[in-house]
Amino acid sequence: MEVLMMEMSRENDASKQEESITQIVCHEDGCSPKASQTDIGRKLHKNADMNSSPSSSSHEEELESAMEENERLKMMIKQIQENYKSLQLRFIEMLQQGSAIEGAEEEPELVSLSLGTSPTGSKKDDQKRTTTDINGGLTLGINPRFPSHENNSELPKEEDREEAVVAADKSQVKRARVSVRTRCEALTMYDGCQWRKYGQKISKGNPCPRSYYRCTVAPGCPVRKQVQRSVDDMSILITTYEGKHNHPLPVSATAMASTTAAAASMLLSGSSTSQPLGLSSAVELNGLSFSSSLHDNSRPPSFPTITIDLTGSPASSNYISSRFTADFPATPRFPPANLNFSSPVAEVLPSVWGNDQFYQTLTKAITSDPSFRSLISAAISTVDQADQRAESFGQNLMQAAISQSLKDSASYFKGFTSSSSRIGSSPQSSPSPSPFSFSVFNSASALGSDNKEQKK
DNA sequence: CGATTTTGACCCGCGC
DNA sequence: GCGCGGGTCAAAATCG
Repeated sequence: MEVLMMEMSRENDASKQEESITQIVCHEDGCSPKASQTDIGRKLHKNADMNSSPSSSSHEEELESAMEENERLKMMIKQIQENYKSLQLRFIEMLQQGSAIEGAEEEPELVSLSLGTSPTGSKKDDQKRTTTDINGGLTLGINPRFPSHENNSELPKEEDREEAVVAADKSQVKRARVSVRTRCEALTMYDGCQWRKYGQKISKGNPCPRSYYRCTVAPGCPVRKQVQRSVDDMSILITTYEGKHNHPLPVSATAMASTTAAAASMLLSGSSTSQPLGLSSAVELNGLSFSSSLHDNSRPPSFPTITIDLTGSPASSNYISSRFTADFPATPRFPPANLNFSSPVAEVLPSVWGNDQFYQTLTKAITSDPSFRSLISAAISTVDQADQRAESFGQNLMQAAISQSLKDSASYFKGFTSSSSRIGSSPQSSPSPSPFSFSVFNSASALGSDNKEQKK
């Protein structure tokens, strides 16, 4: 994986122009490189047809330059295609190698993003939650298979029930959570979804109450989140997600969902190996200092939890520390691990940091910086030495990265005609030029559920 | 008046 | 078995 990513970075550096072209078209066509390339081809062909019409001598020069341009673009496309094919081949090759190693070392496990509810659920739960838990396990992230019918609360399709049976049959049903720490003055941080509060509790050791929310985008959605302020720093909001959306998500929510899915995937992948993530490395990226280290939690949570820490370091207001941590129950199956990122530019980050901006930064970092990719891939490769599902984390992450890059580029080009969609419209937005000055692709949705949650 | 929040009660798992 | 703590339920209160 690392080699692959490094290779990708080299090729990315070598053809930045090509990237920008493909990204724009790719965004329109649904992220398929093949589709985008054929689209370019169609456009080029169309241009050629237009240019072939009778023209004056002055037009002939234009025609000639246009033809040259077309040739250049064709060459670019060809190169992109070759790069894409070679990368694809290498990726498949590495996947096969990885699975071969796994087969020798470990028994095959359920390859799924399912995070699993406890098979020993109570009878009451069984009765009450036929619509929410029947999926056979709470899972994190987007599930495109579910249509957005109004009868979402009905029983899931046969395939999903089969999946549930498979998951239940596996005794190693796991339950994982993705926790996001962020500095936020609001009651909850914005994540693009609609939430309804269903409970509040004072937890031990923290005077701040913990609030319980469930997703209300679709009836029967099993996704829940817990929101609680940190006992160490009241300005830090800890949001813990659990479950998988059974409905299409708003555009603004996909970043969070895909990231939590990826994080959960990595978490579960790591949970199947007895080898801890013994990472200790650091890289510099666009003013961000990314580092990884072993996580040392004195009190591990009862469920495997991965933490994305976006808070600034209390030691220095100039530093923001963004880190991935994975907390596991005190069992050998859940080795502790984390990735730790920090940056000396916290002052430019708004308190809305923790919404799409983080994911854009993360994914941008992955797509643009080889050293950061190396760090991520090192983490991934450490995990996937024993479990191929770690590959899905890498794929998810890269997919999210690519997807976000496309959105970024689309927003960037839209910005030439309109600047109203920038996050700068928010009173909490970051000041202008900074490495984190990203566009928001759906500003309207940014006024969604959180405002509702803050209204009282 | 419907949607949402609040809050006490209840359930359940876990440790002793 | 008992107590504790986390999580959920559901009726009442509140909001728009």
